[in-house]
Order: sequence, then structure tokens, then C-alpha cells
Amino acid sequence: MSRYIVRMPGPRFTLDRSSPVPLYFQVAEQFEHAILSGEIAPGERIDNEIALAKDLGLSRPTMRQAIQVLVDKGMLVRKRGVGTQVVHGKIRRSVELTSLFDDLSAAGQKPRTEVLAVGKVAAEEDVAHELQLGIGDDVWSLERLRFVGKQPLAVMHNFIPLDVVDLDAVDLEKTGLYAHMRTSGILMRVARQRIGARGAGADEAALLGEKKGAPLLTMQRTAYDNAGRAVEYGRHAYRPDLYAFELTLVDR
Amino acid sequence: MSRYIVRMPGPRFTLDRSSPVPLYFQVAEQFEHAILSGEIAPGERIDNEIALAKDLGLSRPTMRQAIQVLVDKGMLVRKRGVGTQVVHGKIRRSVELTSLFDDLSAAGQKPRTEVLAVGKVAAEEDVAHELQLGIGDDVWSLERLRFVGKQPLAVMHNFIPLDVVDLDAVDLEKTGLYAHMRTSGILMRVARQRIGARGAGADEAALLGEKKGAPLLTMQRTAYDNAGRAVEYGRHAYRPDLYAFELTLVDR
DNA sequence: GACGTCAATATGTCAGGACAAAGGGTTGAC
DNA sequence: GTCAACCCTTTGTCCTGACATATTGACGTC
Repeated sequence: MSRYIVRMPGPRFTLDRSSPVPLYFQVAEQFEHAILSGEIAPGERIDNEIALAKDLGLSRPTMRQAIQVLVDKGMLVRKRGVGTQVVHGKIRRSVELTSLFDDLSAAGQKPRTEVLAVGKVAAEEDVAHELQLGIGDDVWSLERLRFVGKQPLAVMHNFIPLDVVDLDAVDLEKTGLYAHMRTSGILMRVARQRIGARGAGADEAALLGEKKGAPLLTMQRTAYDNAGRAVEYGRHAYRPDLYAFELTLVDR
Repeated sequence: MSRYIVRMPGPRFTLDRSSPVPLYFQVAEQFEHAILSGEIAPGERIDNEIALAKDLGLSRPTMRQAIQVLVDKGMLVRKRGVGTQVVHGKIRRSVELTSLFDDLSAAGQKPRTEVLAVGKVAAEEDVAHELQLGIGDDVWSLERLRFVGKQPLAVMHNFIPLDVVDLDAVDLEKTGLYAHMRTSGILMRVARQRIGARGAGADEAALLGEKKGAPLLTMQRTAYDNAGRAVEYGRHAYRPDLYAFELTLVDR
């Protein structure tokens, strides 16, 4: 195993060329850590690509690729003729292709799920349209109520084509829908989301402990796999006092 | 001017090497067009990078860069050992660093803006915190009401540090805040958004033609420039029957 | 002293080549 | 007939090298 330790003006970087982790990614990771820890301050300029590449024993394209990762994350900004500088230390993780369950788990909370109904139903027009099926075709319908602590947080209604997964023998109160789909070999690559708001219906209000007509945050999501096949369509409603969507935008 | 016309299995691509537009971008644009027009169908596999590069008279890195642009947009998916295929023909433009004004203008609508109040106010705690200022420091405060057609769509309240722009001599009913900031040399590169919902207050309700307590879609945004300086903080409320946020997520 | 010009600097773009790794299909042994 | 081993295809990673272009600051001229 060849292992280089490089000393730089600011941080110390370690490269492991025997690792399966790509070199550009190793560099990006350590740069990110140095920025997040404040070792490199926002506004500060980092060394130019050529010098960095030379110091680390890398080629310039590889060094550029590493920097590009952080530029895409919105942590660095490049300016031709000037250099590359740190924009902002604490970038929140951008909205990703994860579920509320994942989000809460990552936040260290203990989400609880109550399955209200699972079964096959005939697809209504909008469901059929989103899932690229015919109207009236059978699809899985899954209604769940999500709690955080003891408080009801969201009602979630998902529709899934029958040939994507089998929901019969699954304990969806424990695994989470997305986790189950992933372990079933369904790889979701692209999703379209629509975030809006509306007043709570009577049934939703009862489930969420709100009054009828109370404002709810809504999200509709259609997820597609590698082949462009629609594999999931969900309509969710969140209590706005407990949940909001955060995202970081980067202009490129 | 050298101009090559290349014939391919599917589409015909044109490269202009004398153009200031980068080659990889020219290729990406034409690929995108071919996909959006349906010339290349979703699910279809495109030629491998090496063949494409050869056909177009480009190097493989340049060809890869072109494909990468569309992968980042979520239109193409790469699989090692397999190939690159079209995921989804109609990707909506992802949420970008633009304003509602830009969005509506692009959609061909005629947005109208009514400035409710402009002036300097002492920053409250949350405003000061978001803009990295001291509590009580003077900031620009701008309240506007946005119409689409004759219908009120959103109330927008923006706060801007005094040293970023001068709002006194500006006709904000015509230009739009973001457009004015751009022409003032303010380049916004990163923004953090938080999307939620709540009930309308009495004043908002009156402005938007809704009842008090009616559900509103809310968005808070803090925008930063190249140097990581906070240049704008906005609190907006939208009528949910007229507006929603759409975004496309790509898992990478 | 003001202004235009030029050089230094740094990123942007592009070429061409090499090997590694993953996925899928084929072939072969049992 | 089944399953493992092998090979082919294609993308992933990395290298060296070169020129273009935007920005800044220094220098020189007027």
C-alpha cells in the first residue's frame, strides 16, 4: 500500500492509491472536511489547481475533478483568472432522493409508522397517468401515518405498479418503503416532486390531530428507475409546524 | 469558419469549432434537443462514448463532458459495462436560483408587481441572523404584492443589507428585485431555501383575497454571493391554488 | 496624475492514451 | 440442465500536454 502524506499551507491531505475510493473523491472529502471544520475559512482562497495537483502528486484533471465535486455542492466557487475560494462553510444537505423515514433516521429521531391500509386498487386517472399505466389497472395502494415521538407528522399515500415490488409479505412499519424497494433491487434515479399546500380534509385532520381546513404542506413525488420506468407515485401531507423542506441551490 | 456536419444513426449533429460556445456544450445542447423532441426515445441507448467521439471528431474526455451535462440534468443515465440511456424525455427545469418574476416571465405570463412599502428598517433578530448583521442594524425592507393576470399570487417581503444595492431610485414594479441586483453587479451563487406552509394572517389574507387562516405556501430564502456574503433574505407567501414548487431530483 | 497596454496568473477547454472495474452474455464443465 | 468461469463491451479513473481566455496589477506613456 502506497501512502503519501502531503503538507500544505493549511490542511494536511492523505492519499491512498491502493484504496478503491477514487483519488478525486478522497481529495474532495478531505477538502470538504477542512472547510466544514473551519480549517479553511469562508472567503479564503485555496491554492491554484496546478500547485495543488503538484503537491498531491496528482494530475491537473484529477485535481479539477475533486474541486468540481465541491463546486457542485456549492462550497467552492471558481473564477477564471482569479482562483478558487470557499463560499460558505455550512451547507445543508440538499434535497435528495430519500424519504422522510431516511431523513428522520439520519436526524437521530425515532420515527414510527402506522400502516393504515395496504392492498390492490384500480388506478384512478392521475395515478395511471403518473405511473404510465392504463386507467383501472391494478396497483398497490399504501396508506401510512408517520409519527415523530408521539406526534402525528404526516399522512402518506403511495401507489406502486404491481410488477415493481410485492408489498404483501413486508413489514412496512419497520423497514420503510424506500428501503424495501432498494433491497428489492429497485434503483430510483430520478424523481419529480411538486410541493404545495392546501387545507386539511376531515379524515386527514382527524389523523393528524388538526382541525378541518388547517393548512397542510403537501408533496407529490413520482420516482423513476434507470430505464425511465415510473416505479412509485406518492401523495403526502405534512403538518407544517413539524416539517418543512430545506434545499440549497447552486447557480452554475 | 470550419463547420462539420456529422451523420449519426439517429440525429445529425453540427459542430462549430470557431464558435465561442464550448464544443462539449454544443453537443450537450443538441443531444438535449434530440431527446426533448423525441428523436431519441426514453429508454433508448445511445452510442458508446468512444464511437460518438470518433463520429464527431472529438476526444473522449470532451464527449464525456457533454454527456455529463445531461446526466447532471437527469436526462441520461450511465451504467458501466452497459452504456448510456435516456431516462426521461420531459424533465422539468429544476428549481433554480431565479425569482418568481423570472419564472412567470419565462412561462409567457405577464406578472404585475405592486410595491407596498420600501424603506430602511432596523433588523429584527432573525433578519440580522440570516444576513450576518447586528440586531438593530438598518437594512432595506421591501414588501411587494405579485399578481398574475388580475389575481393576487404572492406577498413578498425582502430584506437586503444597505451596502449591497440602493433601492431608492429603482422602479421595482418593472424590473424585479433579482434582475436589479444582477445589473448592480451582485452575483448570487448559492441560496438556502425553506419551504413550508401556514395559515394566513389577517393582513395577508386581505392582500391575497383569501380568508384569515387559509392555507398559504411559504418560502424563505437567503442568498449568498461569491464571497459567501449574505445579500438577500426573503419571506414569501403564495396562494397554494396558484403556485407550487416543482423540482427534479437526480440521484448520483 | 490619469489612462491605456502588457504581462503574469489562474481557470476553461480540448486532445490522446492507458488501465481498471462492472455488467452481461457465452461457453464450458459437471 | 445448472452453474461457474471466462470474455467482451462500456463506462470509470487517471495521466501528460497544450492552447484559450478572463482577471488583475504593474508598467509606461501622454
